[in-house]
Amino acid sequence: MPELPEVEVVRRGLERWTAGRTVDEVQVLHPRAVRRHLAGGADFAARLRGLRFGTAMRRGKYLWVPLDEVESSLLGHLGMSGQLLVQPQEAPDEKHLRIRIRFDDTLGTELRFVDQRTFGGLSLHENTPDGLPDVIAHIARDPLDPAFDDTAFHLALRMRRTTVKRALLDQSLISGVGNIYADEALWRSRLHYERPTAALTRPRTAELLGHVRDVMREALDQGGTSFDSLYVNVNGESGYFDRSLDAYGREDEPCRRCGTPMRRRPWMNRSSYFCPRCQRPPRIA
DNA sequence: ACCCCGACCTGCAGGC
DNA sequence: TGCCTGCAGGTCGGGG
Repeated sequence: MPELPEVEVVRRGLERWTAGRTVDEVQVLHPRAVRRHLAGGADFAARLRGLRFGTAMRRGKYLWVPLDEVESSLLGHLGMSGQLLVQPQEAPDEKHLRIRIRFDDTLGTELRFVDQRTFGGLSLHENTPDGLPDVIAHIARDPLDPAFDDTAFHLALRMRRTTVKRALLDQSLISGVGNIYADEALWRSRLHYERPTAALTRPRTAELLGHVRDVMREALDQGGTSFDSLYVNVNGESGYFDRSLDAYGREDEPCRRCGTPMRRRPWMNRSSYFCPRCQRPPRIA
């Protein structure tokens, strides 16, 4: 799915429904779902058994559950189509169920990783000294993290020889932003996606960051963005921020500021949506 | 050291 | 009906 708001919705669900529970049986039903666990599915299952879940954490689009009494965590990424669901044990298996985690209590629910396209997955990793799974040490803090450094971000943009949307999607510069919220924040900022980052003034960066934060917080308040049943919380419910989108998916619909038909352009094997009047391209595009 | 592109998957919609 | 193409909210590795 999912960008930061959708992943945060899932994190809150994990915190509520799985914190403090101890793993009993683990079933790995598709090897690709544990491909980041280099020792393989059997090792993944054997190591996880008997460990107790702590409080789920998130950085950008990555989620992890610290495991009690070992300096390691269960790391998850939803990829494009992953779901973490807390389901009654007796609920029928989903078509794309990849991993099942049962607990040793009597609550009657289990954790399921369901993923149509298998771009996501779960894995176990040692923590760095600051409690982060070691394999995501390169992921930047996200803009809702109180420790995100706005000044360092601006200076990094000035140094880069790239364009503003590429930079927003670069998870080592700023994490949690994906194709939807990049287009939304750029529309709010009246910035064309191909504007070079090196020309951004400090106030423009500040404005852009403000819009990134606003759109993510608004989406979170509405349970995230769901166009279909692929993007759901741990109870299988969709968010409804899709009704509030101003740019993404609005090709040929009127710009909500000036009425000009919105455009879609193929961009890096995906799409960029923008208003051709409010968001003028740079001279050298 | 950057920066960019293709590869990795499955399923759906639309055109012919 | 079926085949083909294009498209989908992400990340990473390797080439330039």
